[in-house]
Amino acid sequence: MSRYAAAEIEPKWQKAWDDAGVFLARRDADKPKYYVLEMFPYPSGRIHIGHVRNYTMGDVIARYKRATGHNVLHPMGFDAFGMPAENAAMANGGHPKDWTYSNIDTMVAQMKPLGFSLDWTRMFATCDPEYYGQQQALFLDFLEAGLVYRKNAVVNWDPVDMTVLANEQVEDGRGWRSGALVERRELTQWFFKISDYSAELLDALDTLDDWPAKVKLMQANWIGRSRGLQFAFSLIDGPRGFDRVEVYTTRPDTLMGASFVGISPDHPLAKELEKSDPKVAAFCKEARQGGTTEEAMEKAEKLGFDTGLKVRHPFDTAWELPVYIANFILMDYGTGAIFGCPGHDERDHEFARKYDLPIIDTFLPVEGGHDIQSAPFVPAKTEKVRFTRLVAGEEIQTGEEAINATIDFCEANGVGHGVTKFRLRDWGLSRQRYWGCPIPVVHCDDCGVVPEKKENLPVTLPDDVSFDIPGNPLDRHPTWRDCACPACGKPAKRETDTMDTFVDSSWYQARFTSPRATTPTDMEEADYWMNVDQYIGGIEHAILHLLYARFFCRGMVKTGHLPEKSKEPFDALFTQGMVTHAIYQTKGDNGRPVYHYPEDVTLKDGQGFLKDGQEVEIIPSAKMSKSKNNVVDPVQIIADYGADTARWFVLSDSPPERDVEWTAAGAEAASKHLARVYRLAAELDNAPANAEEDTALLREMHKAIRDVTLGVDSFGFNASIAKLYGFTNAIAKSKAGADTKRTAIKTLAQLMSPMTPHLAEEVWSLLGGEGLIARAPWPKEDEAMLVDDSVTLPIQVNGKRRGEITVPKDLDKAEVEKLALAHENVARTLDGAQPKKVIVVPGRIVNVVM
RNA sequence: GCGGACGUGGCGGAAUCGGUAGACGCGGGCGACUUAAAAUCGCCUUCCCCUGGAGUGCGGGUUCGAGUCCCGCCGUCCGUACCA
Repeated sequence: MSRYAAAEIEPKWQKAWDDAGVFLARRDADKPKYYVLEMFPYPSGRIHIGHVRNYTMGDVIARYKRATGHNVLHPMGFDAFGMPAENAAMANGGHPKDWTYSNIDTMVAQMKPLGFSLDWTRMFATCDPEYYGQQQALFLDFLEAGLVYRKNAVVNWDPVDMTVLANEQVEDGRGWRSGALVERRELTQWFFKISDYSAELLDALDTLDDWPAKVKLMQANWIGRSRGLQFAFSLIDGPRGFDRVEVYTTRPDTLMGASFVGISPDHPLAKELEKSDPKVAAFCKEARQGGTTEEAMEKAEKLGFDTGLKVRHPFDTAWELPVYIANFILMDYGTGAIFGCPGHDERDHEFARKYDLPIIDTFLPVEGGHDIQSAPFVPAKTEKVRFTRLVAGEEIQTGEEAINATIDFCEANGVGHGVTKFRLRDWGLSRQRYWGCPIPVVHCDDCGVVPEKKENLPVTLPDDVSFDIPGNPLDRHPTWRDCACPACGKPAKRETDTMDTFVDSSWYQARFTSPRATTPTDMEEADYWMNVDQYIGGIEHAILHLLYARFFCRGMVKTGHLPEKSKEPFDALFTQGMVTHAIYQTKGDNGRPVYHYPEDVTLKDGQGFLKDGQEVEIIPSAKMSKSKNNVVDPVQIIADYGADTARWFVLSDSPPERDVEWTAAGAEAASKHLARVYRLAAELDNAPANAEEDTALLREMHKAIRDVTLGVDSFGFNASIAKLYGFTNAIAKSKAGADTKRTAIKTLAQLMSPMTPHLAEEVWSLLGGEGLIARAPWPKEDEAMLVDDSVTLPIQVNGKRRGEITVPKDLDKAEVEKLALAHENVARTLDGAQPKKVIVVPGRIVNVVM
C-alpha cells in the first residue's frame, strides 16, 4: 500500500496547476470577480512562518471563492524599498539593489513550494523602475491637484554622524551608531495634504462595514476630531511684533481655572526670545533634545521655563498669567500654545506643583468634594458636575454642555471663536535616504521648485553609490544631482530626498489590476477588479498604512487614476495574529540568558532538556526573534513534512485573528492527520451498501459541508479544521458501504482543498474525481439531511445544571416544563417545594427558579 | 504618557443572540495489535476535601441565568506619524 508522500505529491500538482493555468486572472464579464490580497512582504531575505500563515489564509479564501464560481485575482509582490537594504550595504558592502533582488529571488523560490494559488505573472517589486516611475507620475498629478506641498518639519538629527535618523534608530534619545544625544532639527520637506480629508476619512469609516471595529476605532481616535475654542491672550510688554498669544483649547469651560500659558520651544515667540536671552536659548536647546516620537515627548520629564512675560486673562484684565516655554507642547498641533488648568488636567497639575503655580477648581462633583490641591478632578465630559467658577450655562451641567455654552458665550462677547480641529497631521513623505522612490522635482535658481516632465520619467536611482559614510549618497553623487531645469533649461539640481515607503504600499493594490500598464493604472482593468474584496494583514498596520492608502486612493480618484468607487480600496479587512514559538533559555556564567535552538532541546512531560541533561527554562508563546533563537524556518518545515502540513497547522489550533504558537508536536499531529486522510482514500475497501450506516454517514457529510463552509465564510478556519477532524473520525469509524464512503471522502477532499490543496488533488484523483479539484465546484449541503427530530435540553435549578432531558424538537413549553419538574434530580433538589418560576427557552434550556 | 486589543484545563484553544464551560487537537494514562518496537486502532483525561462542591486573570455589579454585558484593578501584546 502506498504511503502519503508530500515530497512527491506536491510538486506534481503544482505543475498540473501551472500547466492548466488555473490561477491566471483574466477579465471575464460572465463571472462575479473576487479580489483577495494579503499585505505584500518586505524582502528581508527569507520567508517567515508568519508569512506562511498570512498567505495561507488568503489562499484558502482564493481557492474557496474559485470553487464557488468567482473569477479570482490573487496577486503577490514585494514592498522592496526601505532602510534594511541600506543597512545591509553599510554592514556588509554590496548594493541595496543587489541585496533586494537577490532576496526577492530567494523568497519567491521559498514561496512557490507552498502551493499558493497566485497569479505570479502579475508580480512586481516597488523598487522596479516600471513601478516607481508610475508612482512619480502620480506624485506629479497630485502636485498639480494641490495635494502636495512643502513646509518645515522636525527630524531626528545625529550631530556626530551629521545625518537624519529614523525613530527606530534612536535609542533612549541617542543615535544608535554614534551614541550622541539626538536633536530635533527642522528641515524643509514634502507633505501630502491628508488633512484636507480629515473629516471625510473619519466619516467614511462608518461605510466600512466589513472592517474590524477596533481598527475603525483606532483610526477614528488617530484622526481625532475635536471642537474647541481658539482665542488670544493679550501679551503685556512682549517683544516687538508680539502683542498676543493665540491658543486653542478643548476645555474652554475651565478658563477660570487657568494658572499659566505654555508655548512650544518652536513657537515664534520662544524663537524670538531665544535670540536675545541666552537662558531661553539654553532651555530651548535642552527642550529640543531627544527623539521626535510622541511617546518620547510624552514620557519625558515635563520641563518649563518662566519667560517672565505675562498675559491678561480675557475675562478679567487685572488677572495676569505667567508665560512658560514647555517641552511637552508641540508646534504641530493647534497653535503651539495652551493655557494650563492644573485643577482639571493631570499634566498641568504636575507642572503646577513643580513650578509652584496656583491650582484653582472650576467645577467639583455634584455631591461631595474633591481635594483639588492633591489631585486634579478629571471626570468624563458626559458626567454632570457642579460649577464653582462658571463662565456660561447652568451651574450643574456636563462638561460637554459647559464647553458648548462657553464657546457660544465667547463668540457673543468677541473672545475667540469655536473651531473644529483634527489631531491628524499632514503626511510627511520626504526621506533623506537613497533606497526609495526619487521625488521627481528639480530645484532651479531662477524658477524655484519645478516638476520633472512626465516624458522624462522614471527618474531612476543611480547605481554607482557607496555607503561607507553616513548620510544620503544622492546628496554627494558627482553627476546625478546635476540636471537641466525642465522649465528654463538652465543647470539645476535634482531633489535628493526620496519617498516614504508608505507611498509605495498605498497603491500597489491598484497596480496589481494592470501591473504592466504604461500609465499608473488601466481604468478598464481597475474598474473590473477593484476594489479588494478581502484584504488580510497584521494589526500593526491598523492606522498608518491603511489610513495612508485610504487617502492615496482618494487622490488617485481625484486625479483620474481610479474609479469613484475606489475611494475606499479595501471592502473587507481581516487582521491576523502572529506565529509565536517558545524560547528555551538557560543562565550563562555571567547571569545573562543563553538561548537554545529548538532542535537542541528534548521535550519530556512539559520540561525541556539539553543533550547534556541540563534543564532549560521554557518561555511559551514568544514573538519569534533571531536573537532569541526561536525562529522556525518554513523551508525546513516543508522539507520535514511538506507544504500541506505547514498550511494545515498554521490554520488549526488558534483563531486567525489571534497569535498561534508553533510547536513541533503540533506539526507532527497535523502531518499524521493528513497521512490518515490519505490512507482512508488509498485503503478504501469494497464493503456492500448498508442503508442505515450509509444514511448516518451522509448526514455527517452534509453537516460537515455546512459547518466547514460557515467557518471559511467567517474566517473561522480553526473551527472548520475542528469540523474536518470530526468528519474524518466519522468516516474512519463508519461501517457504510464503499460507494457512500467514496462520496464522503471525495467531499472531505473538497472541503480540505482550500487548506491542503495538494493532498486534496491526490485523494480526488485516487477516487476517480473528474478533472482538477482546484476547478471542481464547492459541495452544497442538503437541508433535508440536517434536520434532527429530537433535542436534548439541560435543566438548571437556580442556574445550576441538575440534569438533562431529550424531547421531540417541537414539544410545547408546558410539556417541557412538566418533564423537567419530573426529572429525578430536579425533584430531589426541590424537595417538595413549589418552584417560583420555570423559564423554558425552546430548543435551548430550562431553568427552574425556587 | 496616550489610543486599541487580549487574558478559559498540564498546553493550543471551542462555546452564532446572555442559555449544558472545556468542542477539536497536543500532552498524559490504560488497553488492543506485535516476539518486541515503531506505526495504527479503542477507551479515559478541568480541579477538589468527590452521594457533593468549586471553576473562564483579580475585585465588585446587572440578570431566572454571565466566559459573553457594566464599573474598578492587574498582566501581556499592537500602534504612537522616519521600522515595514
